[in-house]
Amino acid sequence: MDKAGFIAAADLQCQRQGVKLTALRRQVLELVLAHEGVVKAYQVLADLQRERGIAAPPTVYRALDFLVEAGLLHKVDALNGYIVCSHVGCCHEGLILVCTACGRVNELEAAPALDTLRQQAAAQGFAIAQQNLLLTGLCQACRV
Amino acid sequence: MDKAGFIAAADLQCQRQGVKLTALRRQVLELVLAHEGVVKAYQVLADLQRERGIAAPPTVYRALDFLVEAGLLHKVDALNGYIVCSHVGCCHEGLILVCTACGRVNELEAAPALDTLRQQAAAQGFAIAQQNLLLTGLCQACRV
DNA sequence: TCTTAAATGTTACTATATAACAACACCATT
DNA sequence: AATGGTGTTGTTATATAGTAACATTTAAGA
Repeated sequence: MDKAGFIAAADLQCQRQGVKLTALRRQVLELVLAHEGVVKAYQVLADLQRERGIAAPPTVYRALDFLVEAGLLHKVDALNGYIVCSHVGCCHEGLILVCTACGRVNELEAAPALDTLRQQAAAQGFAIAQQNLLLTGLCQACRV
Repeated sequence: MDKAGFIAAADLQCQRQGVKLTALRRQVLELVLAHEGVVKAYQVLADLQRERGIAAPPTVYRALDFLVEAGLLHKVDALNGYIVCSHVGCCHEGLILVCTACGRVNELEAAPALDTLRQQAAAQGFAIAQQNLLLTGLCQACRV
């Protein structure tokens, strides 16, 4: 999906959820989209400062939190970063493959795999929450 | 496994790997064992300072890194913390269930699930590295 | 004993994230 | 239009997490 298409889909999704994709949030989303792969909060902050002259960490973190909450971005804990959700509006649980060499990501559908894991965990009395599954490795290009 | 038993197993495992479980590393391991569930590096640092009067962050991080490397602890990225490996010496890939309510963890065998995921990823040309699978949810006690 | 590699100590710093409160914008009702 | 509530953004300060670089000590072998 191209960037304009993604923004349009994001708009729609926010409308459906009854939340507002404000100018600031849209700008942050565009900054994330401008990168390939994983983006760091402080990278976004620097970009935002270039575009608007001044911005503080909470500004960026609030926008990123909102976008994650809205299902437009995923947080990649292992890398302290964020990636664009490549399945906006369709799936809610992703299997996110992060290449440790180039940082690019590849998002697959994880629901089937998670269902299995959910059963396995349920056998121990543990209720797995809705979430993304993050795995690291090497992408085709970086394996050589 | 009780704490003494774990330390003994840790000793053995380090010997087999040809690495040294020094006094400092053992002390850090004991401090982690003294907690239930997820422990933070700076919590260990504070504990260490209580016991030895003075210690700096690198001291703790180096010991924790060593223990993770040796397979005695797992790092829980999502929580910036560490947990004791509950399968020392047997499995190398764990399915780690973290209760978001109480912080306690439950570690299962993840190899079968990861094999499936590995195949799914391989179909996209992506080679998943060896790793633990971390999932959050609610444990039996916290579900009520 | 001497040498060397690994481990630890120490200082300083960088990176990541949040708390707390102030100011503002929107919009719903009066 | 004025009022008041809610959500958003701005601002300052600080908390938390992690590492770089180099000095010193320890342990194991030549």
